Amino acid sequence: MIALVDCNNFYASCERIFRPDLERKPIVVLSNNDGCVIARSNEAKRLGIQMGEPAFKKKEVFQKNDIKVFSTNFVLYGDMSKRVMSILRKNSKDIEIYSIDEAFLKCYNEDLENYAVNLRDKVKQWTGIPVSIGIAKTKVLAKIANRIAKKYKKSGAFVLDRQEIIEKALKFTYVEDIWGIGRNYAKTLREYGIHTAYDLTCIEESWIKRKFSVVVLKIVQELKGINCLELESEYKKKKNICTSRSFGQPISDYNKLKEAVSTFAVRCCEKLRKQKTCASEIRIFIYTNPFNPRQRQYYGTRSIKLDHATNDNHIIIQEAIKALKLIYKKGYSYKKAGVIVGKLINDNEVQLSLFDQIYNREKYTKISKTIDKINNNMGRDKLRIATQGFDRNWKMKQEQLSPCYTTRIDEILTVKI
DNA sequence: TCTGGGGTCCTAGGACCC
DNA sequence: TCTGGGGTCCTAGGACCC
Repeated sequence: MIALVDCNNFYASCERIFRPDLERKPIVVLSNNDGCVIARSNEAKRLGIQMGEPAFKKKEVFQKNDIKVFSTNFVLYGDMSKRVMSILRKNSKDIEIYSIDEAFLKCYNEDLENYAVNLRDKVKQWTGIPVSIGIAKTKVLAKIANRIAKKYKKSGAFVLDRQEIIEKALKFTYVEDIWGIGRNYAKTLREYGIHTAYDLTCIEESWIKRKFSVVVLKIVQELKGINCLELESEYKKKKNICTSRSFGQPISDYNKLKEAVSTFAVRCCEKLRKQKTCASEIRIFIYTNPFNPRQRQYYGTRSIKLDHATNDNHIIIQEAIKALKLIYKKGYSYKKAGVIVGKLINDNEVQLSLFDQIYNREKYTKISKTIDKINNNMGRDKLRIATQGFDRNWKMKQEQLSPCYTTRIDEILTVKI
C-alpha cells in the first residue's frame, strides 16, 4: 500500500510553530513581493480568504479580522521540510519526496490505521508540524484518501482498503478534486456528464485516451486500483532550471535590468553546479506589468544556444547579457525578468568543441568551485561578479518577514522567563 | 481520374502539479 | 499603488530521411 503524507497548511504551520501566541488565530503567508496569498491557516480559510488572492485586495479583511500576515520565508520552510522528511525516511525506505510538503511512502504494516496515526503523532511531536495521511493501493487513490483524512477525520488518517469504502469515496469525490485533473479537463468532463471520480471509472478507456491523453487514462486506471504511477524514490536531476523575480519597483533602466539578469544567471549556475549539470541553452525574458492596463505592454524573450555546455558564472552572464541587449526596449517599465537554462547534461559528459574560443576552461571551473565554497561559508553573493551590482534597489518587497529561527544563530528563538 | 509507406527529431503550446 | 516562482509531461505539426 502507498501512504501519502501531506503537511497541513504547511507554510502557515511553519510560522505558527515559533509563534505559539498565534495558536487558533488566522494566519496567511504571502508570495514573493508580498503579492498573493499562498498559504492559509484553517481559521483564515474559514474567513473566506482564497488561495492566490492578491494581498492588496484583502488588506481591509486582514485588518478587520486581525489576520496575522507573513512574508514568505523559504529558508525556514525548506529547513522544516527537511526535518519532516527525515522522520518519514526513518519510517520507510521506499519514499518519494514529491514536494516541499508531501511524500509518498510504501507501507507494509498490518494495521495501517494505527501505523498512520502513530506516524502523524511522531511528526507532530518532533517538529510541531501537523500532517494528514491517506493510505491506498495507488498514488491517485492515496491522494483521495489524504483529502478525506485532512477534511473529515479527526485522527488525520484515512485508509482506503475495502472495495465498498473505495466506491463510496469515489462517488464522494468530484472530478476537479482528482489529482491530475485540472480546471480545463474538469470542465470538459462535466460537459460530458462525468461529475465524480466514480463516473470516470465507468467510462470506456479508449474514449478517455482519444478525448484527452494517456495521462488522463493512467489516472483513471489508478482510480480503479491499477498501478500506473510508480514510486520514484531516486533523486531526479532537473531538466530545466529557472530563476525569475518580479521587482519591488518596476525598472526602466537598462543597467539595473542588467544587474538583475546577471544575478538570476548566477543563481541558475549555482543550481546547475549543485546538481552537477551544465546547460547547452539559455533563455531570458523580461516583461511589463500585465495587470496594468494603462501601461504599454511588452514581452521580450530570447534564447541562445551554447556550442559548449557550461555552468560557469562568467560565461552564462555574458550570454544572458547578450540576449538582454537584443530584447531590451527603451521606454517600457519592466516588472519581471528571468533566466532559464535548459538542455542540461551531466557535467562529466560535456561534448568538447574543436573550435572552442575559451582556453583553459578548467581554470573557470576552479574559480566557480572556490566562489561556491566561500559563499557557502560567508553568505550568498559575498563574492560576486561586478555586473551583479551593489545597491540592489530592484529587490523584492518583504515587509512581514519572520526570523530564520532554525538556520541563523542570531535569529534563534528567545524565551522570556 | 489516379500520387506510398515507413521512420526520426524538434518545437510550440497546452495541460497539469506544488 | 499593490497581482509568485518554480517544475513536468504529452501532442500535433513541420521538417527532414530512405
